[in-house]
Amino acid sequence: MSTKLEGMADRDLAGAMALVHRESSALYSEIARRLGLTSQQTQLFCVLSREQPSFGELATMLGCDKTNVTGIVDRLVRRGYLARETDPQDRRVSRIVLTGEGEALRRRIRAEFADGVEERYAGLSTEDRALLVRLLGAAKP
Amino acid sequence: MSTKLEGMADRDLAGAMALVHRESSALYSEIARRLGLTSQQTQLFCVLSREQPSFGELATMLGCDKTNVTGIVDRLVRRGYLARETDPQDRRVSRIVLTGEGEALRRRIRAEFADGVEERYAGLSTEDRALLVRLLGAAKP
DNA sequence: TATTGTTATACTCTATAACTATA
DNA sequence: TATAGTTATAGAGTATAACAATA
Repeated sequence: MSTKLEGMADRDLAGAMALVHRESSALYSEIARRLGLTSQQTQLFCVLSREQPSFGELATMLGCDKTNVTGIVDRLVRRGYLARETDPQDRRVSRIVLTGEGEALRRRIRAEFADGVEERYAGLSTEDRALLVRLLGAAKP
Repeated sequence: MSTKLEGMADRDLAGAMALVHRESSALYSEIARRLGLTSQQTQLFCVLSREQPSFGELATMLGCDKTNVTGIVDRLVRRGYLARETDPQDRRVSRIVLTGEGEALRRRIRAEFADGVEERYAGLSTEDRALLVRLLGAAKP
Protein backbone atom coordinates (compact mmCIF):
# COMPACT_ATOMS: atom_id res chain seq x y z
CA MET A 1 0.00 0.00 0.00
CA SER A 2 1.39 3.34 1.00
CA THR A 3 4.73 3.14 2.72
CA LYS A 4 4.92 6.65 1.34
CA LEU A 5 7.19 9.42 2.34
CA GLU A 6 9.15 9.40 5.53
CA GLY A 7 9.78 13.11 5.90
CA MET A 8 6.19 13.86 5.27
CA ALA A 9 4.82 11.81 8.14
CA ASP A 10 2.78 14.65 9.62
CA ARG A 11 1.24 15.57 6.32
CA ASP A 12 0.43 11.89 5.77
CA LEU A 13 -1.06 11.53 9.21
CA ALA A 14 -3.19 14.63 8.69
CA GLY A 15 -4.32 13.28 5.33
CA ALA A 16 -5.14 9.91 6.85
CA MET A 17 -7.10 11.62 9.63
CA ALA A 18 -9.01 13.75 7.15
CA LEU A 19 -9.89 10.62 5.17
CA VAL A 20 -10.97 8.73 8.28
CA HIS A 21 -13.11 11.69 9.25
CA ARG A 22 -14.87 11.70 5.90
CA GLU A 23 -15.41 7.95 6.08
CA SER A 24 -16.95 8.17 9.54
CA SER A 25 -19.14 11.08 8.46
CA ALA A 26 -20.36 9.02 5.52
CA LEU A 27 -21.07 6.11 7.84
CA TYR A 28 -23.07 8.31 10.22
CA SER A 29 -25.03 9.71 7.28
CA GLU A 30 -25.76 6.28 5.91
CA ILE A 31 -27.01 4.99 9.27
CA ALA A 32 -29.04 8.15 9.77
CA ARG A 33 -30.74 7.83 6.40
CA ARG A 34 -31.49 4.17 7.06
CA LEU A 35 -33.15 5.01 10.38
CA GLY A 36 -34.91 8.22 9.37
CA LEU A 37 -32.66 10.40 11.50
CA THR A 38 -30.21 13.19 10.82
CA SER A 39 -26.48 12.70 11.07
CA GLN A 40 -26.30 14.87 14.19
CA GLN A 41 -29.05 12.90 15.92
CA THR A 42 -27.22 9.69 15.10
CA GLN A 43 -24.00 11.05 16.58
CA LEU A 44 -25.86 12.14 19.69
CA PHE A 45 -26.93 8.53 20.31
CA CYS A 46 -23.32 7.45 19.83
CA VAL A 47 -22.00 9.75 22.55
CA LEU A 48 -24.80 9.01 25.00
CA SER A 49 -23.97 6.38 27.55
CA ARG A 50 -26.05 5.21 30.47
CA GLU A 51 -24.92 8.21 32.47
CA GLN A 52 -27.22 11.15 32.00
CA PRO A 53 -25.37 14.21 30.75
CA SER A 54 -26.54 17.75 31.29
CA PHE A 55 -27.17 19.97 28.28
CA GLY A 56 -23.83 21.65 28.77
CA GLU A 57 -21.98 18.36 29.01
CA LEU A 58 -23.71 17.06 25.90
CA ALA A 59 -22.79 20.25 24.05
CA THR A 60 -19.15 19.66 24.94
CA MET A 61 -19.36 16.02 23.83
CA LEU A 62 -20.93 16.97 20.53
CA GLY A 63 -18.62 19.91 20.02
CA CYS A 64 -21.41 22.40 19.45
CA ASP A 65 -22.96 25.27 21.33
CA LYS A 66 -25.39 24.51 24.15
CA THR A 67 -28.09 26.47 22.38
CA ASN A 68 -28.11 23.86 19.63
CA VAL A 69 -28.55 21.01 22.07
CA THR A 70 -31.92 22.37 23.14
CA GLY A 71 -33.29 21.98 19.62
CA ILE A 72 -31.66 18.63 18.86
CA VAL A 73 -32.90 17.14 22.13
CA ASP A 74 -36.36 18.71 21.67
CA ARG A 75 -36.88 16.89 18.37
CA LEU A 76 -35.81 13.58 19.90
CA VAL A 77 -38.05 14.17 22.93
CA ARG A 78 -40.95 14.80 20.56
CA ARG A 79 -40.24 11.44 18.92
CA GLY A 80 -40.16 9.64 22.22
CA TYR A 81 -36.47 8.75 22.36
CA LEU A 82 -35.34 11.12 25.09
CA ALA A 83 -36.71 12.81 28.20
CA ARG A 84 -35.57 15.67 30.43
CA GLU A 85 -35.01 15.20 34.14
CA THR A 86 -34.26 18.04 36.51
CA ASP A 87 -31.18 17.35 38.60
CA PRO A 88 -32.28 17.30 42.25
CA GLN A 89 -28.83 18.48 43.36
CA ASP A 90 -28.97 21.62 41.25
CA ARG A 91 -32.33 22.55 39.88
CA ARG A 92 -30.77 24.63 37.13
CA VAL A 93 -29.46 21.58 35.31
CA SER A 94 -31.55 19.25 33.19
CA ARG A 95 -30.26 15.75 32.49
CA ILE A 96 -30.93 13.91 29.25
CA VAL A 97 -32.44 10.49 29.80
CA LEU A 98 -32.98 7.73 27.24
CA THR A 99 -36.46 6.22 27.12
CA GLY A 100 -36.82 2.48 26.49
CA GLU A 101 -37.25 3.17 22.80
CA GLY A 102 -34.30 5.51 22.90
CA GLU A 103 -32.05 2.93 24.53
CA ALA A 104 -33.05 0.35 21.90
CA LEU A 105 -32.30 2.82 19.12
CA ARG A 106 -28.99 3.73 20.71
CA ARG A 107 -27.94 0.08 20.78
CA ARG A 108 -28.90 -0.38 17.17
CA ILE A 109 -27.01 2.72 16.03
CA ARG A 110 -23.88 1.74 17.92
CA ALA A 111 -24.06 -1.78 16.51
CA GLU A 112 -24.43 -0.46 12.98
CA PHE A 113 -21.56 1.96 13.47
CA ALA A 114 -19.40 -0.86 14.83
CA ASP A 115 -20.38 -3.01 11.84
CA GLY A 116 -19.36 -0.28 9.44
CA VAL A 117 -16.01 0.17 11.14
CA GLU A 118 -15.53 -3.59 11.21
CA GLU A 119 -16.20 -3.79 7.49
CA ARG A 120 -13.83 -0.93 6.78
CA TYR A 121 -10.97 -2.53 8.70
CA ALA A 122 -11.75 -6.16 7.90
CA GLY A 123 -8.36 -6.40 6.23
CA LEU A 124 -6.52 -5.94 9.52
CA SER A 125 -5.54 -8.82 11.74
CA THR A 126 -6.78 -8.91 15.33
CA GLU A 127 -3.34 -7.81 16.49
CA ASP A 128 -3.20 -4.92 14.06
CA ARG A 129 -6.65 -3.83 15.12
CA ALA A 130 -5.64 -3.81 18.77
CA LEU A 131 -2.52 -1.90 17.81
CA LEU A 132 -4.60 0.64 15.92
CA VAL A 133 -6.84 1.16 18.94
CA ARG A 134 -3.80 1.68 21.09
CA LEU A 135 -2.19 4.17 18.72
CA LEU A 136 -5.40 6.14 18.29
CA GLY A 137 -5.93 6.34 22.01
CA ALA A 138 -2.36 7.34 22.81
CA ALA A 139 -1.67 10.62 24.54
CA LYS A 140 -5.32 11.52 24.70
CA PRO A 141 -6.23 14.90 26.18
CA MET B 1 -25.72 -8.35 10.45
CA SER B 2 -22.17 -9.32 11.17
CA THR B 3 -20.05 -11.45 13.35
CA LYS B 4 -20.25 -10.01 16.79
CA LEU B 5 -17.39 -9.18 19.00
CA GLU B 6 -14.44 -11.40 19.58
CA GLY B 7 -13.39 -10.05 22.85
CA MET B 8 -14.28 -6.40 22.60
CA ALA B 9 -11.86 -5.40 19.87
CA ASP B 10 -14.54 -4.25 17.42
CA ARG B 11 -16.38 -2.28 20.03
CA ASP B 12 -13.08 -0.70 21.05
CA LEU B 13 -12.16 0.12 17.49
CA ALA B 14 -15.58 1.62 16.86
CA GLY B 15 -15.28 3.65 20.03
CA ALA B 16 -11.83 4.85 19.05
CA MET B 17 -13.11 5.80 15.59
CA ALA B 18 -16.06 7.68 17.07
CA LEU B 19 -13.68 9.57 19.33
CA VAL B 20 -11.31 10.38 16.49
CA HIS B 21 -14.25 11.61 14.46
CA ARG B 22 -15.36 13.96 17.22
CA GLU B 23 -11.82 15.23 17.66
CA SER B 24 -11.44 15.98 13.97
CA SER B 25 -14.85 17.66 13.89
CA ALA B 26 -13.79 19.84 16.81
CA LEU B 27 -10.55 20.68 15.01
CA TYR B 28 -12.40 21.67 11.84
CA SER B 29 -14.79 23.83 13.88
CA GLU B 30 -11.96 25.52 15.71
CA ILE B 31 -10.09 26.34 12.49
CA ALA B 32 -13.33 27.51 10.89
CA ARG B 33 -14.14 29.87 13.74
CA ARG B 34 -10.62 31.23 13.71
CA LEU B 35 -10.84 32.01 10.00
CA GLY B 36 -14.44 33.20 9.88
CA LEU B 37 -15.63 30.17 7.92
CA THR B 38 -18.08 27.37 8.56
CA SER B 39 -16.94 23.86 9.32
CA GLN B 40 -18.19 22.63 5.94
CA GLN B 41 -16.33 25.32 4.06
CA THR B 42 -13.16 24.40 5.94
CA GLN B 43 -13.57 20.76 5.02
CA LEU B 44 -14.12 21.71 1.41
CA PHE B 45 -10.72 23.38 1.31
CA CYS B 46 -9.22 20.24 2.84
CA VAL B 47 -10.52 17.97 0.08
CA LEU B 48 -9.66 20.37 -2.74
CA SER B 49 -6.37 19.65 -4.41
CA ARG B 50 -4.86 21.32 -7.42
CA GLU B 51 -7.04 19.24 -9.69
CA GLN B 52 -10.32 20.91 -10.39
CA PRO B 53 -13.25 18.73 -9.43
CA SER B 54 -16.71 19.00 -10.95
CA PHE B 55 -19.66 19.71 -8.69
CA GLY B 56 -20.62 16.05 -8.74
CA GLU B 57 -17.12 14.92 -7.85
CA LEU B 58 -16.94 17.44 -5.02
CA ALA B 59 -20.30 16.24 -3.73
CA THR B 60 -18.93 12.70 -3.59
CA MET B 61 -15.77 13.87 -1.83
CA LEU B 62 -17.76 15.81 0.74
CA GLY B 63 -20.34 13.07 1.16
CA CYS B 64 -23.28 15.34 0.52
CA ASP B 65 -25.81 15.89 -2.23
CA LYS B 66 -24.74 17.85 -5.31
CA THR B 67 -27.50 20.37 -4.67
CA ASN B 68 -25.70 21.43 -1.50
CA VAL B 69 -22.44 21.98 -3.31
CA THR B 70 -23.99 24.73 -5.40
CA GLY B 71 -24.71 26.81 -2.32
CA ILE B 72 -21.46 26.09 -0.51
CA VAL B 73 -19.43 26.97 -3.59
CA ASP B 74 -21.58 30.04 -4.30
CA ARG B 75 -20.76 31.55 -0.91
CA LEU B 76 -17.06 30.93 -1.42
CA VAL B 77 -17.21 32.37 -4.93
CA ARG B 78 -18.89 35.47 -3.50
CA ARG B 79 -15.99 35.81 -1.06
CA GLY B 80 -13.41 35.49 -3.80
CA TYR B 81 -11.92 32.12 -2.90
CA LEU B 82 -13.33 30.01 -5.73
CA ALA B 83 -14.39 30.38 -9.36
CA ARG B 84 -16.38 28.29 -11.81
CA GLU B 85 -14.92 27.14 -15.10
CA THR B 86 -16.92 25.40 -17.75
CA ASP B 87 -15.27 22.20 -18.89
CA PRO B 88 -14.48 22.60 -22.60
CA GLN B 89 -14.79 18.84 -23.12
CA ASP B 90 -18.36 18.73 -21.84
CA ARG B 91 -20.08 22.02 -21.47
CA ARG B 92 -22.51 20.61 -18.94
CA VAL B 93 -19.85 20.28 -16.27
CA SER B 94 -18.44 23.14 -14.24
CA ARG B 95 -15.10 22.77 -12.53
CA ILE B 96 -14.26 24.41 -9.24
CA VAL B 97 -11.09 26.47 -9.39
CA LEU B 98 -9.18 28.05 -6.52
CA THR B 99 -8.34 31.72 -6.89
CA GLY B 100 -5.01 32.99 -5.60
CA GLU B 101 -6.63 33.96 -2.34
CA GLY B 102 -8.38 30.61 -2.24
CA GLU B 103 -5.14 28.71 -2.72
CA ALA B 104 -3.51 30.69 0.08
CA LEU B 105 -6.43 29.98 2.38
CA ARG B 106 -6.38 26.31 1.45
CA ARG B 107 -2.70 26.07 2.40
CA ARG B 108 -3.32 27.78 5.68
CA ILE B 109 -6.26 25.52 6.55
CA ARG B 110 -4.36 22.36 5.69
CA ALA B 111 -1.38 23.54 7.71
CA GLU B 112 -3.57 24.30 10.72
CA PHE B 113 -5.30 20.94 10.42
CA ALA B 114 -1.93 19.20 10.22
CA ASP B 115 -0.77 21.20 13.25
CA GLY B 116 -3.81 20.08 15.20
CA VAL B 117 -3.25 16.46 14.30
CA GLU B 118 0.44 16.78 15.10
CA GLU B 119 -0.37 18.19 18.51
CA ARG B 120 -2.90 15.46 19.20
CA TYR B 121 -0.41 12.69 18.36
CA ALA B 122 2.72 14.37 19.66
CA GLY B 123 3.12 11.51 22.08
CA LEU B 124 3.77 9.02 19.30
CA SER B 125 7.23 8.25 18.00
CA THR B 126 7.98 8.75 14.31
CA GLU B 127 7.75 5.01 13.81
CA ASP B 128 4.42 4.74 15.58
CA ARG B 129 3.07 7.60 13.55
CA ALA B 130 4.10 5.93 10.31
CA LEU B 131 2.55 2.71 11.57
CA LEU B 132 -0.67 4.52 12.38
CA VAL B 133 -0.82 5.97 8.89
CA ARG B 134 -0.28 2.52 7.44
CA LEU B 135 -2.98 0.91 9.59
CA LEU B 136 -5.50 3.65 8.84
CA GLY B 137 -4.87 3.39 5.14
CA ALA B 138 -5.02 -0.38 5.02
CA ALA B 139 -7.62 -2.11 2.91
CA LYS B 140 -9.00 1.16 1.67
CA PRO B 141 -12.01 1.00 -0.67
C1' DT C 1 -23.15 37.94 40.88
C1' DA C 2 -22.56 33.66 38.15
C1' DT C 3 -24.39 29.69 35.81
C1' DT C 4 -27.92 26.60 33.27
C1' DG C 5 -30.96 26.12 29.95
C1' DT C 6 -34.02 28.66 26.87
C1' DT C 7 -35.62 31.93 23.25
C1' DA C 8 -34.90 35.05 19.21
C1' DT C 9 -32.45 35.91 15.19
C1' DA C 10 -29.98 35.15 11.12
C1' DC C 11 -27.46 32.26 8.37
C1' DT C 12 -25.76 27.75 6.69
C1' DC C 13 -26.32 22.88 5.61
C1' DT C 14 -29.31 19.17 4.12
C1' DA C 15 -32.27 16.16 0.98
C1' DT C 16 -36.09 15.85 -2.38
C1' DA C 17 -38.19 17.17 -6.47
C1' DA C 18 -38.62 19.88 -10.57
C1' DC C 19 -36.20 22.57 -13.94
C1' DT C 20 -32.26 24.06 -17.80
C1' DA C 21 -28.82 23.20 -20.81
C1' DT C 22 -26.05 20.35 -22.70
C1' DA C 23 -24.96 15.65 -24.51
C1' DT D 1 -33.08 9.86 -23.56
C1' DA D 2 -29.77 10.75 -20.11
C1' DT D 3 -26.66 13.62 -17.34
C1' DA D 4 -24.66 18.07 -14.85
C1' DG D 5 -25.75 21.76 -12.49
C1' DT D 6 -29.37 24.83 -10.72
C1' DT D 7 -33.55 26.43 -8.27
C1' DA D 8 -37.37 25.94 -4.89
C1' DT D 9 -38.79 24.25 -0.74
C1' DA D 10 -38.84 22.72 3.90
C1' DG D 11 -36.52 21.25 7.68
C1' DA D 12 -32.41 20.87 10.62
C1' DG D 13 -27.91 22.54 12.47
C1' DT D 14 -25.06 26.65 13.81
C1' DA D 15 -23.40 30.76 16.68
C1' DT D 16 -24.46 35.19 18.97
C1' DA D 17 -26.94 37.82 22.11
C1' DA D 18 -30.51 38.47 25.47
C1' DC D 19 -33.39 36.31 28.94
C1' DA D 20 -35.49 33.37 33.06
C1' DA D 21 -34.73 30.49 36.89
C1' DT D 22 -31.62 28.88 40.14
C1' DA D 23 -27.41 28.98 42.72
